[in-house]
Order: sequence, then C-alpha cells, then structure tokens
Amino acid sequence: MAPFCYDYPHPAVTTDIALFTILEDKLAILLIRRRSPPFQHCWALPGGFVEPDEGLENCALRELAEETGITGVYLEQLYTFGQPDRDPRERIISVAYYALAPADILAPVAGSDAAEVCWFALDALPDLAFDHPDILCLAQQRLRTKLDYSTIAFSLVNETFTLGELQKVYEIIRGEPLDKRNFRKYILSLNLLAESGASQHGCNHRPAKLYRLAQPGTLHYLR
Amino acid sequence: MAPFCYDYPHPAVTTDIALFTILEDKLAILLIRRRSPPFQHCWALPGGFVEPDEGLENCALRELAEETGITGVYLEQLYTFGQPDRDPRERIISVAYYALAPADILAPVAGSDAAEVCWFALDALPDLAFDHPDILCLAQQRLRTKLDYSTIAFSLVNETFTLGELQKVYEIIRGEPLDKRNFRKYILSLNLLAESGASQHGCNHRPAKLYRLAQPGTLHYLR
DNA sequence: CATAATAGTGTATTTTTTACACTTAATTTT
DNA sequence: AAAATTAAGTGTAAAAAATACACTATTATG
Repeated sequence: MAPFCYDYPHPAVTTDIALFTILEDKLAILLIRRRSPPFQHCWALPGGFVEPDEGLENCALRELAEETGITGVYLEQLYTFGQPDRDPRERIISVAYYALAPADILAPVAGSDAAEVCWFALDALPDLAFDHPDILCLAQQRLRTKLDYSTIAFSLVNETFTLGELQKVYEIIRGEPLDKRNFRKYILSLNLLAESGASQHGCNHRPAKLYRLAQPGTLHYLR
Repeated sequence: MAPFCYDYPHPAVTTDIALFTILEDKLAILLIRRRSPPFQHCWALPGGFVEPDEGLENCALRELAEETGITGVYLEQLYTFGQPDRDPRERIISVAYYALAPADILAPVAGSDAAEVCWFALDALPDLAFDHPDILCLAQQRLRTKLDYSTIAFSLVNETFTLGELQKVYEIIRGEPLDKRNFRKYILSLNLLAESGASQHGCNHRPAKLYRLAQPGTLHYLR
C-alpha cells in the first residue's frame, strides 16, 4: 500500500496556478473550494501533484484543465515555494505558475478535486489555504512589473480588441488612469498591432476599430 | 535499505547554484568536477539534494558551502527545471539559483562531493553535466536584464569600491563600453552611495575616491 | 432631433538620455 | 628632476522620450 520507496526522503512536488482575468473592470483570480483536508472547504489556487512523466508546465496546464475545465491560457512560471512547513501533511514543494486569459472564453466548471470553482475580485478575496496568499501576492507583483517591459497585457484581451479595451487592462493592472492619446501613441509605436479591418458594433456610441496582434501568441519583450 | 516509502511516486528535488563573479575583466562562473556518476568527472554547477527540514534557499547556501567552501554570497531564485528526463537516474526537479560575489573574497576549496572547484570565464566553458548549460544561459540573461532595474551590480564589487570598478562591472555584464560621465551621473543620481572618506592607494595613477552603499546588503529596485 | 457615450486625433513643454574633451593627481621612466 | 603614463574627475549642449492637455466624430437611445 506504499510501494514507492527511496533510499532518501523525497518531498512531494505540486504546481499551483494563479489564473488572472479581468471581470467587471477588476482584476480577478480563479479559486477552487477544496473537497478534502487539509484546509477542507477552504478556497485555494487550483493545482496538484506532478506526475512521474510530465513536465512542470504540463502539470500546471493539466491540473487547471482537470479542476476547472479551462484550457488555452497564457502560462508562465512564477516562483517555487518550499518552506518545510508549508503543508501540514508532508514536505510539499510547490512550483507556482501564473496564467492570464480574457474573461470571455472562460466558463469554469467544477472538476473532480474541486467542489466549486469561482472567480474572485482581488479586492474581495476569501481566506486562502496554505501559503497561497503569498503566491498570489507575488503573482500580482510580477504581473504589474512585467506590464512595463513585455506584451503580457495582450493575453487579457480577446483575439481582436479595441485600443480602449487594451487601455482598460493597463489601467486596471496599474491601478491608475492613463492618458488616452499618449497610450495610443505608445501602443501603436510598438508596431505589434494590425487593424483587423472590422469595427465594433452594437455599442451605443461610435464604434472602435478592432485590432489584432500581428504575430498572435508571441510574447514580446520591449526596450 | 529503502525505508522512505510513499503511496505515490515522489521526485527528488535538488538546488543548483550559478555563482558569478568577475575575474580578469570577464564574467566567470564557479564549477565543480563531479566525483560520481552520472556525468562522473564532468564539470557541473554546485548543488545537491534538498534535506527534509531545510528551505530551498538554505539548501542552496549549504550545498555551495559544502562543495566549495564559499559563504556570504548574494543569492536569488532563478527558475525551476523539471523536464522528466533531465537526470538519467530518476526524476529530479532542480530549483536553480543564481548568486553573485566579488572575486576577492572567494577562495574556493574542493569539498566532499567535488573533486575540484574552479572558476571558468563564460567565454571558455567546458562541457557541462545535465541541463546545466540551460540554467547558466538563463542565469546570464537574468543578470543582464536585472542590471537595468536593480542594484545587483553592487554584489559584484567589494564593500568599498571606486566608480571606475563599478563601471567595469556594468560594462562586462552588458558587453559594451559606457560613457564615464554619464555613468557617474546616473549612479550618483540614485542616491544610494556614500563616500567612504578614503581613497585608493598603491595604484600608478591618480587615486579614486572609495564609495560604499549607504544601506549595505539591501537590494534596491529602480524606476 | 437632441442627448449620451466612447472613438479618434496633434502639439507644445518638460524630462531624460546621449554625445563629447580637457584638466588633475598619482606612479613610472628616462 | 623632468617627462611620460595611467586612470580620475568634471559640465554643457543636443536629441529623444515622456507628459500634459481639449476638441471633433460617430454611433445608439430617448
């Protein structure tokens, strides 16, 4: 009943995923309610144990899919948390990832290990299990700083988007309003966008041009 | 003879350390020659298995001290490498760190697990064990980018240093010469330095003022 | 047809970054 | 002792980047 034996003690290794989206003009994070102890019924980041033959990133994507039904997100390794006492059961080292996706695609569904799956605005978080508050905090920091020297923000809008939507993303992550003209000048000067040709419709105001990334799916580093 | 048993397979976890210094006006890295298989007699980054009751950072510092005799370096987590086949023995996940120290303090001594310990200039590296070339490459990238928005460079000079020495560090990491006046203007505008009062001596030219960090040991983020 | 809502556009000012050359103080050589 | 060598130390002007700022355009709604 315990057939996996080693000459030296081995820690367990998990991945945890902080998936961000923007919901109702606020940064939000995907949490699951835990089915089993420890921290039973507590909210936690999705995640789970690394399988013997999968890479770490695959593990993160698999756990996210299994627990929440969500696929196709932008994913990046964040930090590895390994304090000896971070899990009451045994030594568990967690490789934390953060992920980004536009809200529209995402309809989370509770999976096998999770009784409930739910978006929470970052300013209205419940108590979290383990050291997940630390992970979340670091993820938010990373998101903020990386905004300035990369194109991660594009992972939070749809495939085609208006400059107004994109500006909103920047404003929400930075927590401050931006000047419209300067923002547009900056974004267009990157030469990463192509006009999709189409425009918005069904909005009760002048329709905005829709843009798309010239090279979709590619993360760019600026400067 | 294999008393550590678990219900599910557990990977082994190690830390590996890429310790940089500047030696003869070049970036150099500390390597050890492996005593035992796999990759016996190969050069590798110092590192080793995480003990059950130590944090990851402690593990990195302990392994560095055990294998090379070096202590008191600046240390920062880099990335976690976990491809299933990165070690031929068993599944081993490595939490990689990078470290910085001025060359003067460092007199590496071979430890128990390492037959030899030696500095190598980055432009004259031997073949490396495992995926250590990947780790090293990522570490160097991180070093370069972090130079621009933090005070890591100060970890590569002595406690007191001249502006010329500091400029050399920036030039070596960036791989290009910098303008002396602009560099000094920039560094002094950070308001992080204090004049030590003393000057260089024993050099065959005008002696430079020696500076120190106003808050030694603190890493600052710029902008 | 008036109102509401967001899209879309350009210029002047300030700040930051860059380019650039000579004098000073110590040691070494002649 | 004078000359040569070596790196230290210093300021200004030009270019580039970032910032501040206000009105017109286009759609839907009442």
